[in-house]
Amino acid sequence: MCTTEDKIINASIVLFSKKGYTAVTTKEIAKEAGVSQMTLFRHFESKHNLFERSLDKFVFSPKSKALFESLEWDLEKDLNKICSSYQDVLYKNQKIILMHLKNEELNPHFEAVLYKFPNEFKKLLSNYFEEMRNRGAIIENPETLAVNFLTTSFGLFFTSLVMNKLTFDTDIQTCISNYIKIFTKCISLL
Amino acid sequence: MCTTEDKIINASIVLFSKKGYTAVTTKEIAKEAGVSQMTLFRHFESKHNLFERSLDKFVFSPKSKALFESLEWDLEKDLNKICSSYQDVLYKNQKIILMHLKNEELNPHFEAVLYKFPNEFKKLLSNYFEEMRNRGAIIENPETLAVNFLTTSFGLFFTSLVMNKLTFDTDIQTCISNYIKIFTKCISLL
DNA sequence: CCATCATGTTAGTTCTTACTAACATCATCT
DNA sequence: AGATGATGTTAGTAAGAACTAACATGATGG
Repeated sequence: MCTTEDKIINASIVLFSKKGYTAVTTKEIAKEAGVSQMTLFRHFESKHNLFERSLDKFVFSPKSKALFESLEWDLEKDLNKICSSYQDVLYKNQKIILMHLKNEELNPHFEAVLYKFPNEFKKLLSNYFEEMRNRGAIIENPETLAVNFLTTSFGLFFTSLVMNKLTFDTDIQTCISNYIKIFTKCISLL
Repeated sequence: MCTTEDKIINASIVLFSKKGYTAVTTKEIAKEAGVSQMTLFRHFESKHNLFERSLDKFVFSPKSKALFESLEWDLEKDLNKICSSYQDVLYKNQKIILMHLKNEELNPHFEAVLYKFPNEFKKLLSNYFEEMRNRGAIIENPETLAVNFLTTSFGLFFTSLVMNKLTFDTDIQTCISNYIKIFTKCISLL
């Protein structure tokens, strides 16, 4: 299957994101990974080092350039693509995001990574809306639209993540497509 | 000013929400409160007890009934009112929300409180949209609209809370009014 | 002025946790 | 078969945290 280091890193991601750095013990991580505590220290020297290595391994970055090039200048289709991609990035980094939220001392390197996504997507979307405005498809301010769109996407993602489906019975996929349908109609009509 | 117990509870709210339960020490809380550690224990017996009492004291509940009765059946005005009220509840409970996010073992009593707001507002808004649909002001599904509206509100709130204004230069108030303007035009046109 | 009460101080107990050292085991490669 | 290397085991250290006990201080109120 996978190496000892991988097993340990995987276990630590699971636990750190569930409980936060301080609340997790190395003993616990070792047990979750199915190795002895000693093995953990032999591979990673310290708990903090393990934490850093976990981060490095698990930050997932999107290929926004490829995404942008695949757009077809059809509002609903494109927004669906962009939103899916954004949700995907958020989803793939959810453990990292949770870890971030649960830790007091924030790793600067890590913060930068975390803020990269929203900003990248904002630039991408602003450009897209700008172009769409030039084509006469919409008339609203591109940046306003972009921020609105991304914040809602983030809200949807985060609601489902934090509330763990306890709030609102509508599932997230339905929410997203509803949202995009309305948003599209809306901005092309304005 | 305020009693010793208040000072301690205030300090603990600040610290628990910043770092999470495990990562905060009673020594730290005492220092932040400007009292001795002994005084803390004399008043609250244990760290966990202090935590529970902090929760009890700081959960702020909205008066949604009064809110609903104050509505004027003017879409933009009403949505602004509802959104402000929602943001206000979220804002006033932000420390609690952060505390919740940072703690592994979730207090069930507390969880219930946390999920109450979104659900309460969802019911309120659904009813509102339902009535607006009956009046012919909108045609979309009330529940869909409600979920959309609340998720975006939550997204806005949470973005500004977590990202701490590092993402997106647009400030949250502008975002909100932009959003409501667009949303209003949108659903009354559809 | 004296009793009371809240607080501070200091020292200490117990427990947990990060982390280490030394030795044991066991599979793999030569 | 024997050497090597990765892992387990056990015991232990050092630091920090929750929490306690005993005594000191200092303000308040009758």
